[in-house]
Amino acid sequence: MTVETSGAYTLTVGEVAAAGGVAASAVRFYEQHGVIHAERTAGDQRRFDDSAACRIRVAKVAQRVGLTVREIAEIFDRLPEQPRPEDWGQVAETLIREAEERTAALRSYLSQLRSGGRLCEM
Amino acid sequence: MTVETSGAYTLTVGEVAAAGGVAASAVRFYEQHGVIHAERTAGDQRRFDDSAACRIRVAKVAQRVGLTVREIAEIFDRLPEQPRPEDWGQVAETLIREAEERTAALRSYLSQLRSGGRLCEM
DNA sequence: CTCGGCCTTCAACATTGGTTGAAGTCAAGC
DNA sequence: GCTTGACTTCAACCAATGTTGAAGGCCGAG
Repeated sequence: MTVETSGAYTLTVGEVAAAGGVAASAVRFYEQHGVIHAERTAGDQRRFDDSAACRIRVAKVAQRVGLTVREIAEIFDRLPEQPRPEDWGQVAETLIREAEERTAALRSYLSQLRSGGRLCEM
Repeated sequence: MTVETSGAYTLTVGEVAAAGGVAASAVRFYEQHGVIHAERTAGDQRRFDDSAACRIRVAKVAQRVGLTVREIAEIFDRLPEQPRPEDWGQVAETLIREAEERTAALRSYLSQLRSGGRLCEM
């Protein structure tokens, strides 16, 4: 019987945009692409829950390590309806693992070139 | 008085494309954007040196960790005219450092969220 | 010297990740 | 209940990263 702040779809596009540090157009874009989810009011306006701004901030950082919006949305999609902290922990681990694998590929390729005697033409 | 294989601009677009594992159009694109450099024949055809295919392969892997073509070109541009192995080592370190910084930013942001008690809405 | 294959440029198209503007609708305060 | 600011959709546009196709030019083998 508490005031249910979590899971409540109360935030407008503008509020999420401000909280997420992006433009309102970007919030709509992320919703269209499944990074965040919204319910609609009777008047067809989007309402987001608290996770939206956070998801957007995570997405922005994840994009910097080369993940696409589609990939990020897919990772978020693995969350259950009522995610528990450990579900989010899984998401975090997946993102970091992906970033590390890509860095490892880069490192591996570069060191392979160097051990070949020269990096590129030398 | 040796046969000068390094630094010789002898390879065509098609040869570099095959060696780099990309399409010819991509080779021209990378040249336009400064990732690789070409001389021109009297008939205005591009001729590349041995480094071209290698630069392209490195660029492809670097793109996977979120670096843009522009950023990659800028890193390659720091190479002197006649790069020595250690100059390429610098490039490799720069690329890896950049990838690691981005991964660290991701990791830092995620752990900060988690230590805040919850990741996103929880 | 000619032929065929690879090269040239240029413009159009595709995809990703958005932004901007027009035209109209919703909702909250007065 | 009206006004005003924030919301809606839609289409156009942007930049990055290429691909594709047309129209034509270069070059090396015979």
